[in-house]
Amino acid sequence: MLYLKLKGTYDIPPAESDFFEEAENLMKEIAKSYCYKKVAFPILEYAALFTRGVGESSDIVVKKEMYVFEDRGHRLIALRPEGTAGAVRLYLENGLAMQGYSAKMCYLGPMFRAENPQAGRYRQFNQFGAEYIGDGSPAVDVELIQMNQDLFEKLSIKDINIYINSIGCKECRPAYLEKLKAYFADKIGKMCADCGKRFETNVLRILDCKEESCRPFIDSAPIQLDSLCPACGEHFSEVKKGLENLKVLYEIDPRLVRGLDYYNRTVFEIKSKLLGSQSTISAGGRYDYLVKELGGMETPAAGFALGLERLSMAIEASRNVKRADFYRPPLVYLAAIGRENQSKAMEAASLFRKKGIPAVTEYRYDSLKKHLKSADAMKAVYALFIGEEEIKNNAYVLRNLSDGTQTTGNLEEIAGFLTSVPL
RNA sequence: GUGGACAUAGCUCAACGGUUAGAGCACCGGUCUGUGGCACCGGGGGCUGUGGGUUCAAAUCCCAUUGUCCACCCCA
Repeated sequence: MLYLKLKGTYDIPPAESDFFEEAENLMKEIAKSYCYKKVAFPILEYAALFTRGVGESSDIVVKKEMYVFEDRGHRLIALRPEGTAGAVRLYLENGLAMQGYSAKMCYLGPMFRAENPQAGRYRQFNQFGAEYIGDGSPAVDVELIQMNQDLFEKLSIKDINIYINSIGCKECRPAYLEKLKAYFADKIGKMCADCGKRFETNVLRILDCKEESCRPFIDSAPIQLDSLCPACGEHFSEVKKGLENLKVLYEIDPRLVRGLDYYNRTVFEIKSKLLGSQSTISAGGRYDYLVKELGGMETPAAGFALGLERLSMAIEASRNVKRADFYRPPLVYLAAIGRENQSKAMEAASLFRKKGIPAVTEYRYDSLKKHLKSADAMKAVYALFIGEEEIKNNAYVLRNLSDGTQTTGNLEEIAGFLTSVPL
């Protein structure tokens, strides 16, 4: 094979196309019902937007997981590793703060991270994200989480859990970090090497260490929830109340920490046990400091991002289906019997398509047998015979390919019938 | 960045170091020139991922490399 796709990328072949389209449509539908406008921002941005936005100490930046290159004008450009920074840049650059109401935006598109691929992790992957900028109410957090719940419900995905936590704010987080550090100070010697490093760089990270020997220490470590300042405590309890009110099932995970630096207060993740080690399908939270960080006024905001590939895996695992099962066959296959009747078939196809009837033909065949074989192969619902007889009598045979029943009529009549067939 | 497993036809997989690397499915043709799915018969398809090495002889053993899958780190 001469050319292969890049490591960590993947193709969507025609047979899987409808599966992704269906998932996307559903997301768009839900976003619409929540009145989040679909926005678009470039895949390419100045690298600085992300180093600043995502956080200098985040792994995306530290571990060089961003695809960065220099363009011909010696500008440092990055392939976006996530959507929030770009969405906030869009918010600021377009003056959305001035419109008198909160910006509710969603987006769908590819993100890039130079990591080693594994199950559910790609170098180019797609995210659906939603951002609610300009409102610090706990109700916003609730709405975003509910949006996730709606989505999973509509997709009939069982086996998912919603985890929430609060990681405090500028006021209470530092105090908690101190507490945590003090707690681990005399234990870190007995813990794993990674934790030793984390102790210096980011104590919070120790909490999601999976090392068995570290478990006991972590399990009895102080949790942020016990150290929230009154305002954050109030915010979190409002979020919980809001979720309960809407009957959104959630679990509190006191050790839920997010990887990006910009989060504060509410953070949440939606996970599936059916997914293997990359079990987080969707994740988000509040990021009240990011807008200012990126040069705007102090503006509260919250959002989430959902990985389409992981969502797809969850659909397949939870519903025991395959992507190819979503294939939508052509409604009618036009079989030109004899090459000389091909132009008539094209006319018929044109007529049908104008009425919104999906119609196909294979121009390389001219025998009815070949046509039916090919119609069968593509699972067409009906086949229309277009031969000398039919044209002469203006009476065409429409064959139902699943039960073999046949009806006849002129093209208008056939079109009328096909229009009434539910897709 | 680290570790493990794997790499043979379009797909799923066989083949003890020893003839011309096989099977099922798929594809093409025929039985069947206006009726698909079924059946039978026939056919095309491979530098065994790539590059080295060991050997009289390598798909098979060794090294390297690339890729895939899985896991770590971390994350959607």
